[in-house]
Amino acid sequence: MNAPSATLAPMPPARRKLLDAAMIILRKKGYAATTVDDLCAAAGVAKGSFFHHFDGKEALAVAAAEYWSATTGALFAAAPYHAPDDPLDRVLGYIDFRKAILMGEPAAFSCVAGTLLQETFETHPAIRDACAAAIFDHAARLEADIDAAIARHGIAGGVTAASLARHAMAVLQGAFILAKATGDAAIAASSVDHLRRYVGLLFSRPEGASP
Amino acid sequence: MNAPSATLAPMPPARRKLLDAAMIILRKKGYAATTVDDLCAAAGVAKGSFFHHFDGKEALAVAAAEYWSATTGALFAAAPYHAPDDPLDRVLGYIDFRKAILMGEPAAFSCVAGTLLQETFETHPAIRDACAAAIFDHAARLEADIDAAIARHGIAGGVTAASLARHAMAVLQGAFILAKATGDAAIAASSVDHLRRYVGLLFSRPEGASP
DNA sequence: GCTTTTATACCGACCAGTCGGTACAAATCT
DNA sequence: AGATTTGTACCGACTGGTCGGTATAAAAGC
Repeated sequence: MNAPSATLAPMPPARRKLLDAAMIILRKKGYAATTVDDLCAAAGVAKGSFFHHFDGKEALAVAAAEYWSATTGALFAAAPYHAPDDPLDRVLGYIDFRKAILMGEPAAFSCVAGTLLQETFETHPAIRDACAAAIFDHAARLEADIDAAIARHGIAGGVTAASLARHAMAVLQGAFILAKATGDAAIAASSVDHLRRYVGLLFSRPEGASP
Repeated sequence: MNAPSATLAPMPPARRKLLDAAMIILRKKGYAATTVDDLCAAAGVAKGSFFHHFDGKEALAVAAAEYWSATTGALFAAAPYHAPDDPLDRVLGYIDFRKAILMGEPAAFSCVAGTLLQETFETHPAIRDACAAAIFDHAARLEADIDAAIARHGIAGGVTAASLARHAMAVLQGAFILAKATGDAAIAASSVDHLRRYVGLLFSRPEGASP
């Protein structure tokens, strides 16, 4: 049926199981090396079901990117960092939250969209676009808080909210790559620390905690 | 013969042609989607030659990572940013140089090692290790200049040279991913700008030019 | 009882790797 | 010097297996 499903809509169990399996396997093996049989086996679903729910492997990847966007969107929406009144504290809270969820194996905390992008950006435009949307939609939500923080506090060097939000995405994506290189979440956390320090310096609030 | 060849040693023409082809094709299609026939066709070489020079596809990828490390090492060693006497100017010059070479298609300026890493970090340890070595060897050369800059100028917030050098690698890798998402080098350049601003702020030399 | 979902068998294309062989140059042996 | 062996680079048809996708029928759910 291939529903677009930008939101976390209810869906048939086989479809959800396949998407949940894709979240894990795609990050472990990438797109090309992931076989349809892999996904079916991990989901505990028959191959016929796969092609009933998805037009093909590429369609599954597109749906996986949208599913990733929806599930992470829900995770971040429910996170506690939205509470502070000062938007700058929300931005710093976001960064702290990103650091806090860097735990376990890289395959567990890295980004499905970023992983897919690397492999498919030239060969599978539909997947690329879905992944790009996932990343930039996420950036846009951060951008809103950065924008408000600039309005309240000002910022150094003519930095724009959009640019800084995208830079944050870049730092995170790059941190995932370093973590994959070493197998260790700590190196990713270190880059997130640098990002936090940078934001603090831009807003002339170095290091110190807030409310 | 599968020589390790950390340096840019002379090698049989077929081997070099295959490695040069790999630099392009691996960045375009990734590891799994690149076929041996693809590489042979692009290199203008017969399949038998491929397996004469490499034990298999995985061995080619390892050799490609080492070749990438050697060729980029030579490129950066020959770059003009080493001239300044002040190590901080060399560090900033390095960042400017990284920005200057962001031109054309993402497949042309992105990193072979980072691309391979994403796909192979869990499934092909030999490739992962070769890519990690390429990235961290590169970081180590930057780290030397950062270390000297800290010795001369001091740095804010107890930042270490090793950590900052690795953060620079993360920013660059992440910038490549954003560029792949949009197909545009400009978004990558923007992240490199942020990195430069961050380093300037850390060394209390915001924006201004130097010598 | 009819639609939706699942299970299994199967197909054709493709792909990593093999194998037998040629070309040629540098040693080695008369 | 000439013949012979050895080692290396290179070639391309072939193969065994894999993978995306299809066909079809049973089972489940309404």
